[in-house]
Amino acid sequence: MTADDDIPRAPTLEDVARVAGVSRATVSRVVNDTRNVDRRIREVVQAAVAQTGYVPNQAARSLVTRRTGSVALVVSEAEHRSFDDPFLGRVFTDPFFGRVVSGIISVLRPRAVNLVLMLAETNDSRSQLIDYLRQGHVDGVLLISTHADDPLPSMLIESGLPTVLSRRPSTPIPISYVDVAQHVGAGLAADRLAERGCQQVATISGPMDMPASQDRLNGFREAMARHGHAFVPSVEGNFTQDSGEQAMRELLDRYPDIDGLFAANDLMAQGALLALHDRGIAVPGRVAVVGFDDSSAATASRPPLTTVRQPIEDMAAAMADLLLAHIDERQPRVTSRIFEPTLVVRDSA
Amino acid sequence: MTADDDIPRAPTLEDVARVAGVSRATVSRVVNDTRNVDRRIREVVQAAVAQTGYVPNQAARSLVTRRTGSVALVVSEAEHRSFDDPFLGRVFTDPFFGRVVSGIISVLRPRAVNLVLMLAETNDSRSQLIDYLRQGHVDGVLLISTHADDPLPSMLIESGLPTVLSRRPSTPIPISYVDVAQHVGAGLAADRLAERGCQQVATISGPMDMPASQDRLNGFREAMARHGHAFVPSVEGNFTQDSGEQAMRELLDRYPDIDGLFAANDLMAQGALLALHDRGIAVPGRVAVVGFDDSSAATASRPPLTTVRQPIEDMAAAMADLLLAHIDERQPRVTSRIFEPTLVVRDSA
DNA sequence: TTGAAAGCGCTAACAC
DNA sequence: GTGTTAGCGCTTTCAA
Repeated sequence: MTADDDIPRAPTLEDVARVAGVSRATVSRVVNDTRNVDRRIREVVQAAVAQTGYVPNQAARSLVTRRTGSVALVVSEAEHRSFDDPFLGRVFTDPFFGRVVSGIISVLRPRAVNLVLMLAETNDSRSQLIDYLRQGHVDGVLLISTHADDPLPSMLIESGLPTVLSRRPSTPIPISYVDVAQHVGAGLAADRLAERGCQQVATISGPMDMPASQDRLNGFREAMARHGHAFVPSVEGNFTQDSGEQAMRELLDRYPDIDGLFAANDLMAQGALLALHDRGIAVPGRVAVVGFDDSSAATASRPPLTTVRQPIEDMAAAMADLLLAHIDERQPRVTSRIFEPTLVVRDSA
Repeated sequence: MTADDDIPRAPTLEDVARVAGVSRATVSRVVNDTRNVDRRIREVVQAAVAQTGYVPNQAARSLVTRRTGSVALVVSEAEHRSFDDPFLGRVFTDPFFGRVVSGIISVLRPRAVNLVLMLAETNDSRSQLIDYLRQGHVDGVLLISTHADDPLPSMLIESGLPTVLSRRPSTPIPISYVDVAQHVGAGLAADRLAERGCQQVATISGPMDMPASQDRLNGFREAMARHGHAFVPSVEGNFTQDSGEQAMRELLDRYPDIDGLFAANDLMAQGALLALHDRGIAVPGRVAVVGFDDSSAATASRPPLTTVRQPIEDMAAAMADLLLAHIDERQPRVTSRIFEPTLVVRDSA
C-alpha cells in the first residue's frame, strides 16, 4: 500500500469528460448551466458527473472568473482590546448581531453567495484583514464598524473592493451605507416620555465617538426641548448592560427626582432596570424607561421595555442587496438607504 | 477613456519580477519567506513588491498548493425552521457562542488561518453547505451541532474533510471531538444542592435529543441518588430563557414544595428565576437554583447564579488545535479531549 | 452545438 | 542561490 492509494485525487472536469465521451468545454457548459447544449448530451454529462462524484474546484474557477461567490461580514472594533477582553462576547452576545446575520443571509442564500465572518479588533488584525480581502478571497465587504475613528472604511475604499457600511460613516467619505433615521427614533422616545407627563428626564447615551450615539442624544434633546424641557442630563454608556446599570446609578445619585429615562439601546435600558430594581424604584410607576432597538432584551427584561424599533433584518438585507448590486456594476454609485424607526409600546413607559 | 483604463489589472508575480529584475520563482520565494534567497536580492524584491502594491492571488495559490488557509465554523440546527424563526437570534444571542468564537480565533489568528462562518438550519442549506465545503473553500471544519440526528457529521466524514465536533456525537462515529465531562458537572450541581439541605429537588433539562442534555440529566439524577434522593422530577426545555421560565412554572404547579433546582444551562436558569420572582418565591431563600455554563447570563441575573463552569474558550481553542493538527497530518487519528467542569458559587445556591 | 487551445497566477521540481 | 518549466483545474474565445 502506497500513499497514493490513500489519497485519491478528486475527479476533475477532465475525468468527467472522459467518462461522458465529450470535451472539457462541454462538461463545463453543463455544469454551469449554459444554454446551447444538446439535451441528450447534457443528460449523459450529468450522469457522468453523478458517477464520478465531481465537484468543481473553486480555486480553479475563481482564477479564471475572478469571482469567489463569497462576501465578507466584517465586525470592526476599537483598538486597545485583547482576547481576555469581552469584545467577542459583547459583539455576539448583542441580540442585534443575530438579526443582522439573519437579514444578510436571507438575501445571500437564494443567490448562492456565501458569508465569511471576519473580526478586526486590533490594528494588527485590521491590516491582516485588509491583506486577506485584497487577496481576492471575497467579492465584497459588509462592514459593521463600532467606533468613529475606524480606519477600515477608508482602507476598503482604497482597496477598491465593493463595500457597504451598516451606518453612516463618522466622516464624510464616498462609501455606500444603510442606516436608520436616528433623530426620528430618539424623537419617538422623547414624545412618549413627554406624553406620560415626565418632568425630570435623563438619558444614557452610547459611546460618543459613534455617530449613532451622537444622533440619538441630539435627537432626544432636540425633541425634549420642543416639549419645553430645556435640560436633559446624560451619562455615557458603552451599549452593554453593565454600563447601563452603572450609568443609572450615577444618574440616580445626581438627580434623585428622575421620572423618565431614555437609554440609547435596550441592553443599557435593561441594566438601568436592574439598578432601579435594586433601589426599590418602581418602573414605570416612579420612573418610565424607553429603550432603543427592540431587541430580545426588550421582552426578556422586567418589565418588558417600551422601545424604538429599527427594522434590523430589513436593513441588513438592504446592505446585502446594495453590495450585490455594487459587485455586479463596474462603477458603482455611492448610495445610502435610510429606514424609518417605530415605537413599540410595552410596560416600561 | 476606455473600460481598460478604469479597471487596471492587479499586479502579478510577473510584474514584480520584471520590476525587480529577477524570475517569478525568486519573487515567490521571497513572498513566501522561503530560505535560500540572497539577502540583497530579497531586499530588491521586497522593494518591488512595495512599489507595485503586489498582493498574492489566493485562487492561483490554492490551485497549486491545495490549501486555502481557511477553516469553517459550521453551526447546524434541526430542520423545521424558517427565516422568521429566531434560530439565528438564538444561536448568536447565546452568550456561549461569542466565547466559542473567541477561543477559536485565539489559536487560528497566530497561525494566520481564517474563519469562515457557515450556517445550516435547513436540509437545503445543509447540502448546499456540503457542496461548498467539497469545492475546497476551506481546509477543515469545526462543527457545532445542536441536535442529535444531524446528518452533517456523517456527511463530513464521507467528504473526507478534516472535522472536529464541539460535542460527543450522538451516535458513535469515527470523528474527533472536544467535550466537557457532563456527568461530573451535573454531579457538582447535585452536591451543592444536597449540601444546602434541599429536600425536594427538580431539574430543567435541555432538549433530550442532545447527548449533552441526556448526560446532564442522568448525571444529576445519579448524583442525587447517591445523596439519597430517589426521585428527581424534570421538565424538558430547549436552552432558551423562555423555555426555562415556562418549565419552572410547570414544575411549580406540579411540585409546589420544590426547594432546589438544577437548570441544564444558565439561560434557562435565568428564565426560572423570572418565574420564581413572578410568584414571589425567594431565591435562594425558598428555592436554591444552580445553572450550567457560567455564561454572562449567570452574572446578569438577579440573584447572580451559582453555576457549573465549563472552560468554553479553552475547549474551543482545543477544537481549533485538533483541527489544525488533523489538517497537517495525512491520516489523522480520531481523537477526543474532555475538559473538567468546576462549580462557581454565587448567590442563587 | 461542440471541440481545441489559450491562458488565469502561482508553486515546486528540476536544472544550472 | 536562482532561473526554467510544467502544470494545478477551470472558463472562454475561436473555429469547425
